Amino acid sequence: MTAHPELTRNQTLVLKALDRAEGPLSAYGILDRLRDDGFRAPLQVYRALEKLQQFGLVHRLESINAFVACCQPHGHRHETIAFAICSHCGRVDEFSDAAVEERLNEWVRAHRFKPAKTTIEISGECADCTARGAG
Amino acid sequence: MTAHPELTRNQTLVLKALDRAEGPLSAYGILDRLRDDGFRAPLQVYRALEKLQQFGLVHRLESINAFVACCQPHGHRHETIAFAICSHCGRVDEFSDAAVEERLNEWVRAHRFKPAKTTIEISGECADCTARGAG
DNA sequence: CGTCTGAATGTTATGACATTACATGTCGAT
DNA sequence: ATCGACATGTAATGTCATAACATTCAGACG
Repeated sequence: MTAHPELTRNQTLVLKALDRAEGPLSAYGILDRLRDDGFRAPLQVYRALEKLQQFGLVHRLESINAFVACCQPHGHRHETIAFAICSHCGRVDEFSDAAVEERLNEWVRAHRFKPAKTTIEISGECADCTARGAG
Repeated sequence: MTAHPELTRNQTLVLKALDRAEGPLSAYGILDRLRDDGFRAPLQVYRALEKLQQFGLVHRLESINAFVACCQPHGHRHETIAFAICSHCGRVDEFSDAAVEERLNEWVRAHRFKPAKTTIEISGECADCTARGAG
């Protein structure tokens, strides 16, 4: 389940770009960082991102149209994952909470809703930025 | 708290368009429906939407870049609201769960994160669409 | 009354994010 | 060898959102 096929060249490059960034990147941000590796078009990035998301190696942050490398590639399986996104420094914390997941599952069961993807994102200001008095 | 100033003409038109739609609309979808009312540019829509969101009359669905009229304008205050979005018929169900909110608040407190906005969206297929065997 | 001011509006242009469509390449299985 | 599945390259286009600037409207105040 946690196993996935060898990554292709493009997928590897995109994942490395996200790993190095330590923060979310937009698809076009990734593209810019991979110009020297021969990337020319957005689709090269989007296609790699699609696969990486399927493998669980990358997450998409819906609220900011950006992507991050998964911080615990094998720590959680296909659980519901929540993100805390600092709008000041861009830092993203990833966590999961069984109780939250269970409550959402209850609603879904009660309403016979067939979930495909669950998004939980908290945007705000992280402790560090608050401490140093961010604008 | 639930009171808000009189809506302007543009705000009223945008809200009515969303009410009539019974489903999420993109900003450009709203624009198209308001051509006959004199709307010409996206900004007219976005400006109205911004205010309506502040008043709590409209929600933005981050995962599909669309907007819906709030189904219970005064039922919940500024609670965390969750959405179940059917990707087949577009239906959106809005709900809130105190336990979910409490668990997220606990994480936030523990990490001294100052939340600004919380997004919870479950995309998938609603009961009706599943029943009639949607593609 | 005149005018000052803040909010809303109108308009053009541009920026940012994502996909369609089609051609080409790569590699293993038969 | 050639077939099929998948990955890739490229151009064009579609979709979502905001910047910058001019104008209009309604109320406060002398």
